[in-house]
Amino acid sequence: MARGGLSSARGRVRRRPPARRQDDTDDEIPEVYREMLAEADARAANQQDIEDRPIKRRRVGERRTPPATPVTAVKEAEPAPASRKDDDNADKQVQTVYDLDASDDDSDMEWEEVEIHQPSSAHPAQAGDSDEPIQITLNEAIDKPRKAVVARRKPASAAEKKLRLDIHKVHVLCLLSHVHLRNLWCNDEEVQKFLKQMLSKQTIAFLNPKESMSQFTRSTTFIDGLKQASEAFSRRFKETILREAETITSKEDFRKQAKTLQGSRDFGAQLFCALLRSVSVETRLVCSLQPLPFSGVAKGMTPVKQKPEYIVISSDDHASSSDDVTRSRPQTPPKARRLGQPQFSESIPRQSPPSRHIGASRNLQTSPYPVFWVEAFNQAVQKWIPVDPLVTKSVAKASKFEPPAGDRYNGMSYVVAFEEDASARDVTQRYAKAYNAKTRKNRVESTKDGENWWTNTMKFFEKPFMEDRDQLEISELTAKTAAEPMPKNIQDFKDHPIYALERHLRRNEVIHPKRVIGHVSLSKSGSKKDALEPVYRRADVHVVRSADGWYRLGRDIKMGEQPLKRVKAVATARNDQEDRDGDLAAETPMYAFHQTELYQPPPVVKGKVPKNAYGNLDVYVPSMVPPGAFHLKHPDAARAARLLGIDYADAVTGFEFKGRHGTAVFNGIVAATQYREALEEVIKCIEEERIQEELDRRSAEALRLWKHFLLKLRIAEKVKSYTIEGEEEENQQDEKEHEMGDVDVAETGGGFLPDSDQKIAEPTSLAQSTARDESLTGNDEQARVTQSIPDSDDAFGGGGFLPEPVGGADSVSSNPVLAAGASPRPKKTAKTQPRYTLVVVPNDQRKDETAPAPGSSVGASASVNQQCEVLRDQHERSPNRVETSAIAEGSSEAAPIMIESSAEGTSKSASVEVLSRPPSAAHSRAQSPQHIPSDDDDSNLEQRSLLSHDPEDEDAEPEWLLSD
DNA sequence: ATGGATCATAGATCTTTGTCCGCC
DNA sequence: AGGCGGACTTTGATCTATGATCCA
Repeated sequence: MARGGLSSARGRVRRRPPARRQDDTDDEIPEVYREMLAEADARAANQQDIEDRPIKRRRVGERRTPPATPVTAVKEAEPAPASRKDDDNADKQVQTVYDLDASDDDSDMEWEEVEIHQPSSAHPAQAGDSDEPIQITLNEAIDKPRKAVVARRKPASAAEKKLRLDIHKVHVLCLLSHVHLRNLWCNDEEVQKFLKQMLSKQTIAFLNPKESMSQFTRSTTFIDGLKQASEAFSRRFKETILREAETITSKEDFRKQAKTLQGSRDFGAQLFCALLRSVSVETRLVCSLQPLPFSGVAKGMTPVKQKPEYIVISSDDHASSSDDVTRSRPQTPPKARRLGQPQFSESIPRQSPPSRHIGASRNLQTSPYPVFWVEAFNQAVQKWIPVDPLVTKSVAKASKFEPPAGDRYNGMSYVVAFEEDASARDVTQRYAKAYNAKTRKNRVESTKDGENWWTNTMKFFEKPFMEDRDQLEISELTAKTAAEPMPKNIQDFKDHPIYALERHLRRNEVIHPKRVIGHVSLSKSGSKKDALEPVYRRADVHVVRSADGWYRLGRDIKMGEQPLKRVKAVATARNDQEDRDGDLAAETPMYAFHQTELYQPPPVVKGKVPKNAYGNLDVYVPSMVPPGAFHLKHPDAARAARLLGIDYADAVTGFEFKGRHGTAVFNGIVAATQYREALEEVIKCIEEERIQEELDRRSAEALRLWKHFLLKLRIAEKVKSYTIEGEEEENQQDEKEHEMGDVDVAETGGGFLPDSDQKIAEPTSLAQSTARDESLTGNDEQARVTQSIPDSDDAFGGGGFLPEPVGGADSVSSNPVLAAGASPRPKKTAKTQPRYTLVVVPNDQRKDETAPAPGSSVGASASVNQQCEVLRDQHERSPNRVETSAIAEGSSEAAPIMIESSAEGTSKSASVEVLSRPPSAAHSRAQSPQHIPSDDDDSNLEQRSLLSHDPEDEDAEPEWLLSD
């Protein structure tokens, strides 16, 4: 085994790729090809692994030469083993290993795993020459690599676990549905009529014993009848073991197949069910579902074998010769069809080579336990009797149905019995010998909320009315489970519903009182060491919490209660300090529920709410509200209380953990009960006020936009009149320039705005302003103005102003002045047309100040009601915003967009109404004296707006520079 | 050969009322 | 100069479940 490290390392390097691909031989492969191979492999699978490997190998080889220090020795050791393994093992084996691995990681691991052995063997060889000390170092080194290298299946991630569980559930549902269907087919009269022929009259008579007989006789007679029927059926039915899935997809198929009296065991059991039903025996079709497991790795997973007989979607396909099929497409296709096969790994296809070996012997691989059987109702004793005519050939022997844990092809986790009326019951407990200890752990009930899921699932198959015998059966099953013997090994105690061991207790669990109800021996025979571990009742296991923990649930430790348990305190910064100080806070006393009582908060005295050290009040649960107080969960509650001068406390309802700090979560206030109405009234007023403010703000905004629109229209008209006189050529040129020359247009827009402030209403003033612009900026400006007009028309003509602001303005500003002044600006900044908006802004401010209330135009009023509702919604949704912050946010984000779209939404017809208004507004503006400051504002605004536009509008920047 | 002991790892759980810096 | 607001940390220790290995 031990080889020269160098040679082995090389060999390994070269052989590695071959191991992956059968085609490659062991001969030396030039590095070029090696790399190519690596690339090819990388494409197919995990790149990283492959790339890493070559590097590793080379490195190893290089280091190989120098004598082994402990470290190098380790590294050397790694490669060597792999090579050795390749040499020693047949290619197939290597491949098999890879195939078995679910992922490339695994394969990588495997490879390294091989190395593990190598170091031990290789090093001794080297070390043997030198000294023992060297050997020692080797051993140390070996241990380390081993840990790092050992191939270990990584625990399933949370997502994979969930996926597995989901698959499991879906599979269970599918299987249930399948059995349900087959059960219905068993009621088919034609099939029953055909099958009935095989029973002698005597058997039929046995199966229907006369009432006159004694109960005992009736029972035994009935069972005899079952035996006869079972015998007769197994004589006539020919069980065929086929590997391909059964293709019975309809009742017709079922009938046809029934008349051949051959098929899979499953099908046979179904026919037997139909047979018994044909002679008026109440018969259940019973199936032990074989779903994919949701946890663990199926034991039988590695050597993939199929057991067609057990797949519920089943096995017989008489149409195609199963053998041929199997040969032609060995493993994969059947796998896909085998719903019962426990395969989670994606590497299933890879497993085909190994499974081939097994394939030969597979014919013999059938579980000696059935998946389908029947239960016949014994009227005499009111019990269901299991009958399996084909596999176990048993009658009334429930214990014969559960396969041992080692059975790779049959696992019993859900046994469901379907009755003639299509109802079904979970009868697993009748057949499982260790339901609590083992079976249950394979069922969804052992998962979170799994019991509900299963209950709800089976509810679908429940009978509408339970009969006495149903109750009887249920209690019988329950009793059987309750009588289940105590487990004999430790692991079966884990999560056992009846028994508990101290070692399995969680941190926050305690056994109290400590009543020992049995012992389990640790050593197998128990004779030698005689180590016995006490067993307790699960019912005596209590969940314990610290006093603080109970407080957060609104409970208090009763006076004089002693902790049932002490746990090591969690190390927090604070605790650390305490520890340093005095080593005392190392343990936290824990109490059980029964040691606690409902927390009684100190009452309100004279309207004063008690507060904690932080000046607020803990209200983790409703019961923590002090007597005489109430919890008002409104974001404005604190403000209302302050307005009223009422004593209150902020309510802390929980904590949220951001970063490393837990911060209190406030939700409303706690105040004395007598102030409830007053507070609510104030809050109502605050809300209404806020809504009204928002409405005012919106109508002001609408007016502003209309005014803006109107102004533009007039400008457009004016300019058009100019263009008529001018040459058309210029216009055309302008149009060409238009696409590129937006900057200039904006400039002009800015230019004539100040004028518009003063004399909006009058066309002449517009004309003057434009004229002035021309004079200021030059002749070109005129043409540019004309260009700008179409733009404005597009924007405003397309949509209406009102709709958008309604939906868009999320944040409501309570202060009208602030709202009017601050919010419009940002909106404009975000706008796509900064030029015009910039000009108009100052006007808006003035307008808001001067004529806000009367300003509500006819057109705007229509939408007011809608706005109200919207506003209320918004309030409720975002209650926590402070007024100022609300303004800022609203202005910067949502508002601008809304405005723009609104502009597009309104129809031009609406402008008619507005047209009457502008003059008054214009007057008011004209009167306003704030001319100069407004200019400053304008420039600021312009900057901002343009800046904000920069990313979108390339032209904006030059424009801004010019305007500045 | 089974099950217990042990180890490694990933996910879950418990944590449970901040501080600093810059700006106005 | 003081107060305010925003940015910044995104813990991290411990428990629990699971899987693999080793050993009796």
